[in-house]
Amino acid sequence: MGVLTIDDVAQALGVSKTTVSRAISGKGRISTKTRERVRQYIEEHNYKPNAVAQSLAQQKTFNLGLVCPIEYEIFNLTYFHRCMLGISEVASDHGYDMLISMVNGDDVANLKRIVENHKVDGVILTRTLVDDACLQYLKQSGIPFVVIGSTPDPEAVQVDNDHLSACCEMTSILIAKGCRKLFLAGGEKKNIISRTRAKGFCEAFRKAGLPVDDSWIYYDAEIRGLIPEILQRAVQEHADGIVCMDEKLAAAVVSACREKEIRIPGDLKLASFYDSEFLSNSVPAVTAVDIDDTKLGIVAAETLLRLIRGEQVQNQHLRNYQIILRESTT
Amino acid sequence: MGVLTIDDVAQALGVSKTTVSRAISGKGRISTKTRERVRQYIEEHNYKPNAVAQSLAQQKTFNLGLVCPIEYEIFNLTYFHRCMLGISEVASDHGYDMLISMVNGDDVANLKRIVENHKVDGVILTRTLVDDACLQYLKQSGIPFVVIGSTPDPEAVQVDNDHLSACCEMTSILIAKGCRKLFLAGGEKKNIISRTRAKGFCEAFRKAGLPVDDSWIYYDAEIRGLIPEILQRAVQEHADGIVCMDEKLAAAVVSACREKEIRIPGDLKLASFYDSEFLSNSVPAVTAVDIDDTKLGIVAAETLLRLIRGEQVQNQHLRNYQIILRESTT
DNA sequence: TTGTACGCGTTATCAG
DNA sequence: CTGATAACGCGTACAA
Repeated sequence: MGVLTIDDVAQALGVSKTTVSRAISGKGRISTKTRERVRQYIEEHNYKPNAVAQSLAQQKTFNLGLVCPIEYEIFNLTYFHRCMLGISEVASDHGYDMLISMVNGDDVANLKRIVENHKVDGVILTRTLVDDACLQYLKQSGIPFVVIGSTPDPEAVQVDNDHLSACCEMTSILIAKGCRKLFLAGGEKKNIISRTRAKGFCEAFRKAGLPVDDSWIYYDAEIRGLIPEILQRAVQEHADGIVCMDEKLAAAVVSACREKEIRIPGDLKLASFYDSEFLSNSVPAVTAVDIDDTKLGIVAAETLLRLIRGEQVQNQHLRNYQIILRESTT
Repeated sequence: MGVLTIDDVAQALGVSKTTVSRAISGKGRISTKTRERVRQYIEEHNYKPNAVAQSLAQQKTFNLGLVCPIEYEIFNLTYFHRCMLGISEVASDHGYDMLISMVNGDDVANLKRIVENHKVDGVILTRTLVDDACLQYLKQSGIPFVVIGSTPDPEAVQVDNDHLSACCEMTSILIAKGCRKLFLAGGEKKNIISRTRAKGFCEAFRKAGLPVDDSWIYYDAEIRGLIPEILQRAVQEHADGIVCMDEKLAAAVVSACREKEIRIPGDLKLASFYDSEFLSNSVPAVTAVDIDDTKLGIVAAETLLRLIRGEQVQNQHLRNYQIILRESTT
């Protein structure tokens, strides 16, 4: 390879590689003159330190691991992509790169590999499950890691948006508009976030001094194809509205209502998590919670880097969401 | 760190680290007995070679770079995710990992970093633009790389699905059903794939001995919000159908038609690229081209690995798509 | 302020 | 078949 090494630079300049190293890192005393000379040379000849060698010498990889569940579907992906964007920004700023580990359900083999092979200095998990295999593994591995999402596990450093409040707030808005009976079309039950939102849903009723029933909450609405069932019951029992945990569910509700000639918001109000063009362009436009996922990624990456440096960190509970009112809840 | 090194293993077993290295890699002559002894020890004590040290010694990173455009939107993401999945599979099988580089438009700084810092052995590009900055950079950098998509550049190794045929075929189906005037709602003009599809669109007419007009092709339909305009013209000029380059456009057509009370497929037929649940669950269900992106990723990764090994490779022109006929073209 | 020498954990070379 | 020893490219005590 015709690539320059620090030795080449040192020889060309007639100094030792220590000097070159110092000129680059800024560490240690060095005269301004030599520093400039070195800087100029490496600039002109486009010398770049070999990251691998740096890694070996410093016992750091300058890589952050990012776990990407392969079962992520269309909507989760925009969430993931935005997180990734935030993480990438912060990582770049600190000379770090992102290594992706795709995990399939409970099979953490892929994650295990990058950790055991010392290919990353820390890991970010973008979701949390009940009995999360990745989480379990990361804990016992001893590597620094941060989860985006919540988990009852006190050992895990968590960065989360306050989904409980978000769902509570959105539900409260419907209640304030006169709704008394609402159904919650939920995501997967094994996903902690689904349960958190369900708690928020219930809390809204409690705060308003109104009754709620567990039977109003439907988990796994998507994979189990529950929307038709929920709608049917909504009609029978004269429910006032439906809260969906993601856009796909909301889209299903909208199109099912169209078929059954249920008017939104006339007969049924509708609100959903996770704002997107789909909800805003939908007919009718759907009220939704908008969350700044990039911010989540940024905070998670910053926290992880701090953790890697051995600094003390705390769980971060953000509240960076806003509810966008649209026609569906008029 | 209490992590085992090859030296620890060697000492514990009373052999040299060379022997241990050989037992692991399988290279060089070694007695079956000692090999087993070593294998067993590292198994029991869970020794894993330090990937960074291996990298330094072998002048390889065992990382593949994957470029992810930050402007990827909801639908591109599922494409990207599936490519990633295929790449990941192949990479894992060869002891490789994926490093993600997020690039913003023409700013290749992020890509440049991972290449110049020697953090990857090769790069995969998941789309091609006209005057693609990433492509330009990769070419001049000298690093092995593969693009998924087409480019007129003969120096770039390309793995592509045959979008020309796909679009031609889909258009031909509409023509066979009696359509004579179709509009093409296209993606971004700077995207080579958009132009390729447009060519396929025209070819279908040519093959059928029918006239086509350039004015039937609308690029940048999404960012320029052209759907209403296209629909209006379709009504005025009694067009027979619309071909969309992605689901988002198709969704826009469907909902706009509903508002304007244009019946699909009665008044207007509709076909779209890039099958998904959105098109199959849509009312009416939309005819679409389904592409196996994972396969694309697999082939791209295999090709890149071959390139890295210094083997001769060829452009791969896959034909792994199928057209799924649905109600919208009945 | 600068340079020497060694360590980081492996693989590869070349003797034995 | 096995074992010293030298790379790989860089950081860093320690010495000058």
